[in-house]
Amino acid sequence: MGYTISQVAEMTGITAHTLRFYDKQGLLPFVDRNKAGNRDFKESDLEWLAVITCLKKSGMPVKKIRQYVDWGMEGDVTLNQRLEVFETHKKVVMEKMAELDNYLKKIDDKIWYYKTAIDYGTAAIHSQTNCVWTDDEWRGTSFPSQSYADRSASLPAPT
Amino acid sequence: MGYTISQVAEMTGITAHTLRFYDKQGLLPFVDRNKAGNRDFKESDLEWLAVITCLKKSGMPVKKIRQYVDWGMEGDVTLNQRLEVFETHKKVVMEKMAELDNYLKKIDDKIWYYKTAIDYGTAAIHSQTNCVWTDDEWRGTSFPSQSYADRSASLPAPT
DNA sequence: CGTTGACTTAGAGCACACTCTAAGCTATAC
DNA sequence: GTATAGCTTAGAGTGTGCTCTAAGTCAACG
Repeated sequence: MGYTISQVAEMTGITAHTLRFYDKQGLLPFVDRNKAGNRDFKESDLEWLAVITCLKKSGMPVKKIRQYVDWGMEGDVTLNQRLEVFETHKKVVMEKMAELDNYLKKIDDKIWYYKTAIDYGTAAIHSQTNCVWTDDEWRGTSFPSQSYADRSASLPAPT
Repeated sequence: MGYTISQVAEMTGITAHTLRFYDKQGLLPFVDRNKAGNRDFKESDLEWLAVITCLKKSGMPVKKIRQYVDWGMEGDVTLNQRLEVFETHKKVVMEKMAELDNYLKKIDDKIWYYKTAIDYGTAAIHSQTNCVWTDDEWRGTSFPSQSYADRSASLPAPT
């Protein structure tokens, strides 16, 4: 006797609806059933679910996770494929973090922009600001341009 | 004469379809039309679009961006609201990055797991591994548990 | 003056990830 | 033996963000 679907829902914060959806998508082929046909989650199933949750929450689509789980069901012959899944996904996550970090800088620039505008009472103080994005910036791959904050010195004193 | 929609698409990597979709959603109320009724993007419109792209790519939903744009159209009276948009969004992005960083550690653990399993020829070497997630881990808010890598020493030597 | 190409619109369709409903089964409690 | 609670299923519906189609307008070129 392991856990029922609602106990797992309670433990994980994943709704029973979503757990059944994941099962239907082939993400939980390892979960057994009891005599009544109800799902019976073992401890080892929870470990699988933890890995699935990690991949899911870090942005891997359901279909790719399914591929990984399928490989897991095949046993040791797929160890290399599964390693590659994580090595590839690591790169994806790191790139996503780098991109977010770049946007964070832009957000800080805008915070500076609005704080100074509020000081002066109008955004017109920034009217000559000529903030043109590079090709890389539009595509989120790199943000080499001067920040708003660097231009702070060029503003006149508030009245 | 500014830029046509396809010139902007070319410059930004955002398709003309998507630009029209954004316009329909109220994200581009500042874009004027020429005599023929075609959109005519000015430099200042591109700056708006850069800000919208930053918010979009860092995870803000279209509806929230629309609220921000609406406030922008109202002028200086909404400077404080717009500052708050960016300050709130900054927190959201930082939390997302912290969560990704935690999942990255889990991914590294799994890379270690598969690398050692490949060394030994079987994942059975990790069979006694008892990796139970805490409540926080399931919810992605904190990852305080011991990593797989810490347990490296407890493995027997490969045969 | 007709063809071409780039634009316009409304609205349909799609992909993804849930989220929920309806109908039904089963084990236990009274 | 029947009420209740908790599970089961298939499948419909929702929200988000595009993505595309169809039908049409318009300006310039030859």
